[in-house]
Amino acid sequence: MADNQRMRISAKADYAVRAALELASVSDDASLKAEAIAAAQGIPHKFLEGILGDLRRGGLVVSQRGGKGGYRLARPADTIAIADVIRVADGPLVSVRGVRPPELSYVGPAESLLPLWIAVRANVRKILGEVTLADVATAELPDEVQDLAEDPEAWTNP
Amino acid sequence: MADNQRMRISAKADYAVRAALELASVSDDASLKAEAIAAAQGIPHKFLEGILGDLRRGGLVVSQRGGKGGYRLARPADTIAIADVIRVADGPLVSVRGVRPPELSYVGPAESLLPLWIAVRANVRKILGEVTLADVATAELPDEVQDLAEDPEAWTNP
DNA sequence: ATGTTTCCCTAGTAAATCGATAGGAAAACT
DNA sequence: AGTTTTCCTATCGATTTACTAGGGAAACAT
Repeated sequence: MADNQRMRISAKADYAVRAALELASVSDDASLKAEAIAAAQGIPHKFLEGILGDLRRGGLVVSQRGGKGGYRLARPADTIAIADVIRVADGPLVSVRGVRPPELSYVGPAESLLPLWIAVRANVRKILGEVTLADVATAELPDEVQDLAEDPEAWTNP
Repeated sequence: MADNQRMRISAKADYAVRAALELASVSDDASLKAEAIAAAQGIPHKFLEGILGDLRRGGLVVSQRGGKGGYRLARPADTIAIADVIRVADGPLVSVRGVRPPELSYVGPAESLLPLWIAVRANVRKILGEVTLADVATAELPDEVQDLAEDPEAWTNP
């Protein structure tokens, strides 16, 4: 026991963000074909098609069919947060036992668990909600995020 | 699509923390039976037994069989972090696509994703690693966590 | 000793989720 | 027409999740 992983970013969310970053890295009116994104990021092509469909239905990208078709971002890359992409591809950022924190109810000594989960969620949101596709694509993360990532202890395993 | 949840606390992790909190709420040398914890927190009894076994193998609780048996914490409640309990019951706190962040490799405009995941992980660790069973059981969360949880916006859904 | 209580261990299981793949229909362009 | 590319539905095997079942092994009481 104790070898699976909680609080994980799924392959789907990871792929979605990477696809969006490819789109963010080309000039504004240009578009990329699914196949090109798949090749650039090493993502299974048909799987990626489904993900791009989610992003389109979520209003983050627009698509065009045919010979010079493809996908492009629906808004400027500096107005799309990483959290937006993850939520559209994969649902709520944080949940406990399948439900979002505000729906939980705890009794006895566990009563303060709810504010704790809320705090964790707020903290995750704070990062993923303020970092945009443009930030990551240009490798210019906000200072506070940079600082967190530069702490060597953050890279050690447990 | 887009209705499952990423970065979720599993039922098992949630139950494990709640069970540990029940143990934290009784006097130091007293012990609780699995059945009593199950009843107090509304956790399926046999399922909880397995979880308590994990906590024991992880060195967080000690057990005693027989008539006046039960479980108690192996260390004082203010020396056990919530992160300890989750990791013992459920494995690493944060992972991306099944692997821990330092093992990932990204190319092109996705290169800065790695420091971003690291920053998220560091942030989650910071909270769950500093809040102890004693803090939650006595409803006295550290100030910074309290502050995060008090922001009304933290309670709104997306 | 005997019986009761409680933890401990292994196995199983139904349902959901994950990470894909397959096959083709519907647009857009040449 | 013919080509390209998106779009849609369906399926799939493997794993994980959240449990349940059944009994063995200590500890204690009588």
